[in-house]
Amino acid sequence: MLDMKYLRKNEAEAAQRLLDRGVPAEKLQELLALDQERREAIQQVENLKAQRNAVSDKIAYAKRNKEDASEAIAAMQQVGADIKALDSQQAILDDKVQNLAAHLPNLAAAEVPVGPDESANVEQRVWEPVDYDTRPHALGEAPSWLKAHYEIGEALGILDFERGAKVSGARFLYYVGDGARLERAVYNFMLDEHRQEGYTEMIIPIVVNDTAMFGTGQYPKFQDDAYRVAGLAQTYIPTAEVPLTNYYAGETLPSEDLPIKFTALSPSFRKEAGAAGKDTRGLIRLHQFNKVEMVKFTKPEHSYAELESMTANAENILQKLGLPYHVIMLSTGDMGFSAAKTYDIEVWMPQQQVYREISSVSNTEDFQARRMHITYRDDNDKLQLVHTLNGSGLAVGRTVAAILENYQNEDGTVTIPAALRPYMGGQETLTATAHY
RNA sequence: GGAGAUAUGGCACAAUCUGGUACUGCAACGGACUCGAAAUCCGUCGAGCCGCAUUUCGCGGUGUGCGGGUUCAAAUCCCGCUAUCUCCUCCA
Repeated sequence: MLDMKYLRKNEAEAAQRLLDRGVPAEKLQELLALDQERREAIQQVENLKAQRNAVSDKIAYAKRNKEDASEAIAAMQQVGADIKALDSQQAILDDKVQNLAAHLPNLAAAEVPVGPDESANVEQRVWEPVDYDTRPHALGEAPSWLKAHYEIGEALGILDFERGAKVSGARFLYYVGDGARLERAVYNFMLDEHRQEGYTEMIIPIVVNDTAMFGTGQYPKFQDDAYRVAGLAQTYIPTAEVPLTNYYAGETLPSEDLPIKFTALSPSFRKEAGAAGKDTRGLIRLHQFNKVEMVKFTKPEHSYAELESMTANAENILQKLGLPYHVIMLSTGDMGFSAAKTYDIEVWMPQQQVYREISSVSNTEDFQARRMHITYRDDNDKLQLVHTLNGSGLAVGRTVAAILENYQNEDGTVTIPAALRPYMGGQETLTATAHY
């Protein structure tokens, strides 16, 4: 949610910044006109309420003294009716203002490149393992025997998409045997790394209520992509960001505790509405996938430094796994609804010769905190909104996909990255296992 | 799943039957006393949210778990909901 006072006082600037996020200027004009109307209505009804309160006090005083107050009571009957009518009118205006405001995306930070879509994103840096060119699939040089991760997974018998589709539907799968073990090794490794970096590990509810989905910005605008629980005001989470960030909804955090850092593994559920036909094979785009998430609550003056360090925490995973990647800053047109600034980390997928998103790290500034009312007391003891950040650290399935492609060998086996071997009982290689 | 009870400031509680300025204590804050502190005494104290005003003190509205209703007036009466506790049932 944007700050209404900022929008009122800086209409022209706000209109331009919203335009950068793809919101036409009329939306803001409409909002501010309704806001004006609402404030006038409030003044009108509050005057009547002040009058009613004063007269009610007099009535109470008269009653205590056993005096007759029927004249004042009769006079107040009309006032009471007027208040009721004006209150309901104002409730309608409140809803309209709230509804318009709730659909406006966050404003982008000053350094974010302005552009309509991903074409305006700006690459920040590229990383690859020092030994990468000793592997047979360095950037830009894919040998013909190189397979896609799903081909490797099926050949080794560790990813079963067919039975996933049979039992659940398209975009669901089973991990089998070493596949399941590899997935488990990957997320245990990630959680251990983040725990060492000071994140508190959490196990979270995977079903959340509508208030929580509103708080992080998924609702009301993006309900189509969510798995709602039939008949209930609850949703299977699209990301652990929702329960992690809402953990402190409505609370005032002790200033000395900031920043607070959480991490959690969870499944994420997405309908992928509008992605029909895209990435239909493999681990890239599923209705259910595991993700290790990071969330931070910070003071405003530290949030951008914390964004950099959270991005570094995500990059650390890829570096320790020896997976090449680059970091891009998303443009105003490519950022998510709640974000003020976002870095995407994209991992190199050698078979397709493309970078694929494996992490997205965002500072939402006070956008979510305002929706959720998460505050702290500053040095002057004044309540201030915290800043919230979230980032994937990382998408687990896509990490497995990247490992399979980047560590595959010509004989069809896959070398397990050294960092994961302790999590797999010292196992060094994935080889074909029996099918059932 | 069934039955009963509970929900009031930062905390603990009163007022609810019988509608009329939400009690008291602790904590907190300011002051007195003191070399200083403790104790004691005096004073302030409904967090948050909304609107108006703003150099400053401010004024008004809302606010007794949440949402409605009745009433001149609701913590109090009525309806619905949520959470918590106890018992029964079930269960990993």
